[in-house]
Formats: sequence, C-alpha cells, structure tokens
Amino acid sequence: MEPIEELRQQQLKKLEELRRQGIDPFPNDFRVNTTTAEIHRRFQDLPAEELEKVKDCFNLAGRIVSIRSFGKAAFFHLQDRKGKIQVYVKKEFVGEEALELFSCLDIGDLVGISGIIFRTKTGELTVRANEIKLLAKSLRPLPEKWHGLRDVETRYRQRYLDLIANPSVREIFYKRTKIIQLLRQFLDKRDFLEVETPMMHSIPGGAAARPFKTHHQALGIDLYLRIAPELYLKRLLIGGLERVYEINRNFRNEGLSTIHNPEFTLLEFYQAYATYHDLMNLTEEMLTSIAQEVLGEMKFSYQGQEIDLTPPWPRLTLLQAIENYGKAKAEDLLNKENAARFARKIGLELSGKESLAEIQVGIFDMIVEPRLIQPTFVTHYPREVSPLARVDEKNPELTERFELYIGGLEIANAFCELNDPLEQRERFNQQQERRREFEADEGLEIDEDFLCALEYAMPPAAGEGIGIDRLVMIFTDSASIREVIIFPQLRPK
RNA sequence: GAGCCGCUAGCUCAGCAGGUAGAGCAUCGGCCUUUUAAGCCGAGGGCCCCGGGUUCGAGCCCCGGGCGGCUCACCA
Repeated sequence: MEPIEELRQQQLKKLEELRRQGIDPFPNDFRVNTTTAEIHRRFQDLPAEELEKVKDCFNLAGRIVSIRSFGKAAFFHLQDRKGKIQVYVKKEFVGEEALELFSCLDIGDLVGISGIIFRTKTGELTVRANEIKLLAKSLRPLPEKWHGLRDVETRYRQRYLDLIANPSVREIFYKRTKIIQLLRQFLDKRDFLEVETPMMHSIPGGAAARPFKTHHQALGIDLYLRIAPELYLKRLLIGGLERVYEINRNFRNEGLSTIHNPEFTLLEFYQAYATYHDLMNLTEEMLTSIAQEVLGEMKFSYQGQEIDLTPPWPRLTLLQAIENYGKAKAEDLLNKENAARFARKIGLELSGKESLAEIQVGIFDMIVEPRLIQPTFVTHYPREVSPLARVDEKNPELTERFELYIGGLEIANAFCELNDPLEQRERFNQQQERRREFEADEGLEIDEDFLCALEYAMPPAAGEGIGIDRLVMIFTDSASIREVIIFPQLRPK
C-alpha cells in the first residue's frame, strides 16, 4: 500500500463512521446568507461590546483550513471564495452531538456553519457556531498551512490545491478577470462591437506561426487552430461593422517559455478611419485607466523594477531605439553588411540568409527589448516583417506600425491596415517566396477568400493586438506566463 | 532541440566524506472550554523520480531516461 493510501483509508473510515451515524457526508441542503468578506467588512471596526448587540445569525460555507481543538471546544478557520474567518465551536452552543461530529471533521472538509458574531480575547472577529454541518468530506490531506504549496509542478498540475493553499494565486486570477472586464468596458464605451470569429481555420493566417492541425471528420478536411483572428476581423470591417474587437484564444505550435504558452489570450481590435497614432493615444488611455482601477496608481514595481505608466509614453522608431539603447549609429544599420557586423559583434548568430530588416529586428530583440522597462512605443517596423501593414508614406521600406513594450515585454502590436487588395496580394506573394526559399517544406497558403473580401473595399483602419496574459503578468508582478494562465500547458506526467 | 539546476514522508524542508533516512506541519491515540504556526505526552508513515553501473556498502559517485524550473534556440 502506498503511504498516502494509509491517510486516505483513515479518512474513508471516518466517512463510513459518519454514514453509519446516518450523516450524509455529501449533502446539498445548506443555504448561505453571507461571505467571510462581508462579515469582515461590516464588523471589522466594531469593538467587542458593540458586537454583543448584533444578534444576526450568519450562514457561511467553506473549507476548514486549520483547526485548534480542545476537549470540549475548538477554533478553526473557514475559507470561502472571499477569504477566511475564525469559527468557534463550543459544546454548550452546538450541543454534544455536533461536537462529536466535529471530531470526525478534518482540515480540508467543506462545512456550513451558522452562528453569531463576537470578538475573542485576542481581538479576532469570530463566528460562534450554533450549528455545524458537513457539506463534503475530503479524503486527502491538504498542503501545509504555513508554507503553503511551493512545488511549482504540483502548483500547475493541481491548480486547485494552489488556489486553496496560496491566497496570492487567487488574487492573480481575480485581477486577471478584472482586467478583462475593464478592457471590455473601455471598448464598449467607445462603441466597439465584441465579436467571436472562428477558432478553426482552413488556412492559418494573420501571423507567421506554426499552427496546430486537426481534422474534421464529416467534412473530410484538415483544419488549423487559429494563430490570429486578424483576417476575419478585417472581413468584418469590410462588412461595415467599423469598430470590432475580440478577446479570445490563439494557438501557436512553437516552443514554450516564460512568455509563451501554446494557447494564449489576445485582444484584437480594429477601428475604421483611425490611424496607428490614434491607437497609441487610445492604448495609453486604456492601460492607464486599467492601472488606475486595478492598482489605484500609475507607479508599480515589476520584477524589482519601478514602472511608471504616467503618459505620454516615449515614441521611438525602431532605429532610434537601437541607437539609444544599442549604441549603434543609425546610418550603420541601413546597410546590410554593417548591420550584420554589428549584429555579430553583440553576439547575434546569423546564418547569412537574413535580410537587412530581419537583422535590424534581431538586433532590436536582443539588446533593446529587454531594456524597455518603461512603457515605450516603438514605431516604423520594416515592411518586410509586416505583411499586413500599410507602408509609411515617407519611406516605403517601413510601415505605419508600432509595438508597445512594458517591463521588457512586448505587450501590443498595432498598425494601419493595408487595404489595397493588389498590394496585399503582392505582399503575400513576397512572403510566400521568402518562405519557399528558406523552409521548403512549409508552404504558405494564400487566403484568396480574404483577398476577394478586400476587393470589396475595406475602410482605412488601424488595428491592434494586446497580449492579455503578458498584460496580466505586468499588473500582477508575475515572472512567468504560467503564473497568469490558470492551467498552463505541461507535458503529461 | 541544447546547457545549467532540481526531484528525500501527504506538505515544507534537512541529510553527507559513500556507512541503519531525519525534523516541523498533517495523520492516529491520550490530556486540554478563548486558541490562532495553540500546547503537552505517545505512535505510525519512505521504490530517497525511474533504470543500469562502480563499491563490502549508494539518497549521496558514474551512465542512460522521466518530469519540472531557468537560460538559449525557434517564435512578424
């Protein structure tokens, strides 16, 4: 017998004992009328004498997370979705039977209690139980009360234990939901329409990532989990919806890291008749309002670095950014040989097949990105790495595009949308050629249906994608994306 | 995919130079009617991640593997 099985058997024995006494260990007939947080909120500041006048009876349910038991009385902490409160069980109030039941209860069990409020000698707000009822018996021991659950692997694989044992984890997910609600409110207020576009695409598009492949039996076709919703949201611009957004999952069949999970949540929104300049302003407003609501201020620390979201945020071109942070002269980066030399100098490995644009972006990723701690818009990405973006009027090698960095993380990517169907076809062709050149195996299929849609005229527009998981990382001071994804991808054990 | 680190009781962690595997919490038994990391007395609990090797002897050393973490690579 495995050793853990011994503990389980002990619990099972208690469960049988309860059944023998005619007690259902898994009933559902207890009704709550408050929460732990509500009690704290109402009575937190009331002194003991005042509390005595409160005769209300409170019905609470939750998990027993600690017990301090004496012969004829006991204290325990009850944890519900809002927090914890101490409960006092004493023979003269609950009766002998209930006290006996209580002796069969364990840390980890779910119980309902009803009682009145008082303050103990040491001043802790406590519910004195008149009644205690088992609501669900636990058969396995909970992680330790003091240190919680530390083992990272167990925390992710058994997230429910993490949520029970580590209150800060629960906070992260409450905050995550709050942030998403605020994003929705922000966009709804500006007359954006929330939509849901397909998650299964017959041609993966809108980004350049390797997709997950699946198969539809009845249709007899292969499908791909989407890598981006972009091409569908643009179809809706063509359809006249003008302002649309989607908050949903995307799937990329790439490596995992502290900032990459194979499925991740992205907000994408598109606004007709707007430019990327408009979106920079909108993004500043959006994220500062979220900071205000979630953190109450513009300054906070992320992984030991002070971040200040007070607008306006610096706006630099990609080359300016390299110049500022990389100590390279912009003119040196305009020539492929020089750029490659500089790239090698800073330790970037080049195969020799890279284009100038790719080298520039490589340099940026290597030395600038990790140093963009304060919110910074980086603009004018090369056309070649931006096949869906409108080219810059002054320099056709660049695009009207920006990425936003905070805390060294890429948070947003936005651009004026290319709406010339002929140019879009040309860009797809160029992309396809380049892909053929380097990765013979993986072709790039052109989405003819999308090009057809573009020919019906898409309004000039700007669109943006914001990585929700990374945004939540910033606002919760999380070092890894797995801390903000409630069930991150792991290898099956 | 590569490098580095980790994996010991349900949980959190010790363990050394290679010499019978430890603590706290949790569990079980006893005492205890305001405790709060409750306390006191007693007890049980281990494939030391898995497999091979070296050795009289391996949790510890060597080789292979698994899972996780970090870094790198990949990643518009």
